[in-house]
Amino acid sequence: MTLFKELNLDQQILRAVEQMGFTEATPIQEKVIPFVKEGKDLIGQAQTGTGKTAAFGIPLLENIDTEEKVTQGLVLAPTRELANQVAEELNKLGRFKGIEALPIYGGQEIGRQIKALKRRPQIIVATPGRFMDHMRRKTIRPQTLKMIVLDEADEMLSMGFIEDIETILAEVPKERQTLLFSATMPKRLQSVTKNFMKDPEVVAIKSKGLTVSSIEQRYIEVPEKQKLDTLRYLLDIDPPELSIIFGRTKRRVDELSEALSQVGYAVEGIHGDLRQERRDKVLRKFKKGTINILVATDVAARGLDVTGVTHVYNFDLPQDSESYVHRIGRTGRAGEKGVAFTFVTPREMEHLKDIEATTKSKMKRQSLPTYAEAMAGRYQQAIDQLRETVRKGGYEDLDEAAKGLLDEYGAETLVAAALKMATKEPDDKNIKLTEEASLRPKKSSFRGKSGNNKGNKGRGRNNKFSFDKQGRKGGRDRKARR
DNA sequence: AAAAAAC
Repeated sequence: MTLFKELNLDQQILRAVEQMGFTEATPIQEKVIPFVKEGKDLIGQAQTGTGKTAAFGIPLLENIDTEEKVTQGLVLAPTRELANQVAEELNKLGRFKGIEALPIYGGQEIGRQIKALKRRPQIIVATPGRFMDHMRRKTIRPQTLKMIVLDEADEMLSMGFIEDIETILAEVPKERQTLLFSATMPKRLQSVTKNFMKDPEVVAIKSKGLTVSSIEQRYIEVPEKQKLDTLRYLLDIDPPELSIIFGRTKRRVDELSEALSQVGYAVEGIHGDLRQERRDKVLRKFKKGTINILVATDVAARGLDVTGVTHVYNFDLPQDSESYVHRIGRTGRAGEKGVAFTFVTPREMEHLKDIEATTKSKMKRQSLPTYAEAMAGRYQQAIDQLRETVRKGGYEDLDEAAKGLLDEYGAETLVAAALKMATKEPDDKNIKLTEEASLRPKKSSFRGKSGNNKGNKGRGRNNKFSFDKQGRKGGRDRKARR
């Protein structure tokens, strides 16, 4: 165990770190900080929730020359939310050194961004698309950059940003420091490290599997039609303080959040089709605890750092094991405990086994929660609520009414009725989700007259002309491979 | 096949 005090940090940075409440460095911070301070290129292979941002952020800030009024550092991130979050943390860490980290991403008014860029922030945290846009407009001059960080590089790869990243890397000075962080190291990423990094140090934080042990992983085999009830039962039996529910499509997220809010849960949905303002607002409400349930597509799976998420629900099984790892990694952060439930339809059981195999972890099977258990949970919540109300006091003006009611009904009846009143509505509302979100196409799905289905039967996964990770066929890239 | 990301 290493203390930040022992890491030879700049006084101003150390002060910020301590003010943020950190005294001990996490394993990845302990290893990464010295290398980066020396100016070395580095590949960091670490799972989420390990303190990665500070691991590259602290030395990045240290290496910034505040005398020079130019942009010196660039962090590229896969999603807008992540860019925002990283910038926020860098601003906190760099506060006393007087460093500004500016988030730059799409969906924001470009004029305002250009104005902000004129302040010459020392660090830019960007999503690739908008950064490229600024490069073309010459509102960002990549020539002044000295340090580049590729955060969640495997995600940027699987989202198809890899060519953008290569374009950007080709534009920045050769004399620079490049850091790459990634949970996994697919081949295509290795070629980036080979072409654009100089003799990088590799720092891997060892762990048995890809998942964090503080997360309890369970799965429930549940038919598509019973998913919504099952979810509601789970939420009532073991109410989460803060939870994220992942759905497979944007439409699905809309429907699910609508359905849950109709039956009284404090919930909002978030996905990429919402306007950026809306996305930011929902996230703020979730972080503040105004809502305790966030229904999301995989937009929220990556890097999103909200402390105190106690439960993650995979309402729909994730597409691949990487998505699974990222999703459940939203809980159990910073060593806290978390539970991840995964819903699996009977026909998806095989896919679940694949995920277990790749992540080298075992999910515990759990049987379907029952209506009776859910009701017991709802009553328990009502009891807690009543206790809390008694504890808080401030109901003296009801004394007279209380006396009258007592004469009329007697104590037991009244308390029971009060509890009943505070109990969440039972399932009288008939809410349904229109979309089925099973991974394999439905048998009945009408595919036109190609008749290909027959010919493909039984081959599936073993087909050697399969797609690569990005889902592209070989040779169809815009640029030829080098 | 879906999601994310630039206008």
